[in-house]
Amino acid sequence: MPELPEVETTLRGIKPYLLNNTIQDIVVRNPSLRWPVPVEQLSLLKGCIVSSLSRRAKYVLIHTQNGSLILHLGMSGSVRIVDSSLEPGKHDHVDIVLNSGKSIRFNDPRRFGCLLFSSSDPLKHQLINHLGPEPLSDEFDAEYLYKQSRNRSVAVKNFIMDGKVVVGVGNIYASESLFLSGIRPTIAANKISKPRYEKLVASIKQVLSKAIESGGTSLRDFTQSDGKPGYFGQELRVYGKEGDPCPRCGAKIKQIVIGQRSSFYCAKCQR
DNA sequence: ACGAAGCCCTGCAAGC
DNA sequence: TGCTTGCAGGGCTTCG
Repeated sequence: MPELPEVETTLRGIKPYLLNNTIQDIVVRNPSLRWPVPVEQLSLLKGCIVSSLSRRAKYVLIHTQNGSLILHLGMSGSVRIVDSSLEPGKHDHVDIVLNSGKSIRFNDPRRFGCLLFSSSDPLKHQLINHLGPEPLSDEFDAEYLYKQSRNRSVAVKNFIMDGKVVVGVGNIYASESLFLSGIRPTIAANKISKPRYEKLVASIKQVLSKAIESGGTSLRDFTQSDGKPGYFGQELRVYGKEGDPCPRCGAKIKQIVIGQRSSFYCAKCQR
């Protein structure tokens, strides 16, 4: 379940191995991901040097002169750095083989992830071009969020998880951010005042940046076989804590379903 | 235009 | 112990 911090950490982890290195081959063992892997197009990248890497929302973008790779980890995807000779395991669907003898190995049991190709600017790709601002950018502020919310009657939790509003706020961090800002997840987005959106924006930024920090430490070594996402080890206050005492007031954390996703909150602290 | 629901997929946990 | 069932979730797609 990689959320934005895990994706950012993944990007940082693979960067040293990819940047300025040559792609020798891209081996696709199973093209049936969220969308079919375009094997033919990917072969255009053979022999290309990776000129830069970036991230947009939860997409990792790998740029070369001949085009870019667009990688999404879905909810069960992960990558590792391996010796290219290492025998692939179950669900190791794609290898980006490098001249260095190393490979970036993509594993995704549930195959909700994707690997796509873009011959021009990947930010113009149709999966990406309509997305809202990055949560950690200056563009994402209370003024913006308040304005966006005025004609939206959806629950605020769904609202902040809407990629057209803001990207990278997944189910876990949505619950956490709302807890930090004292806002009940079920409240309609258009019923929330601007001062409360100030708090919410600050909480989202805080939760995500802290997670990136801790992800950076727990995921430092991408050559380890158990490069598990880091958020398990970090301090979640309400997510998955149904029945536990609220860390602020001690009341029992509640679990409800909003928009077919489980949500956690404190009925006393969050109004 | 918006909002709600459906769908893809596998691993794991719970129930029998 | 071994089956079946249900649940989890990102985000696009479809339906109302």
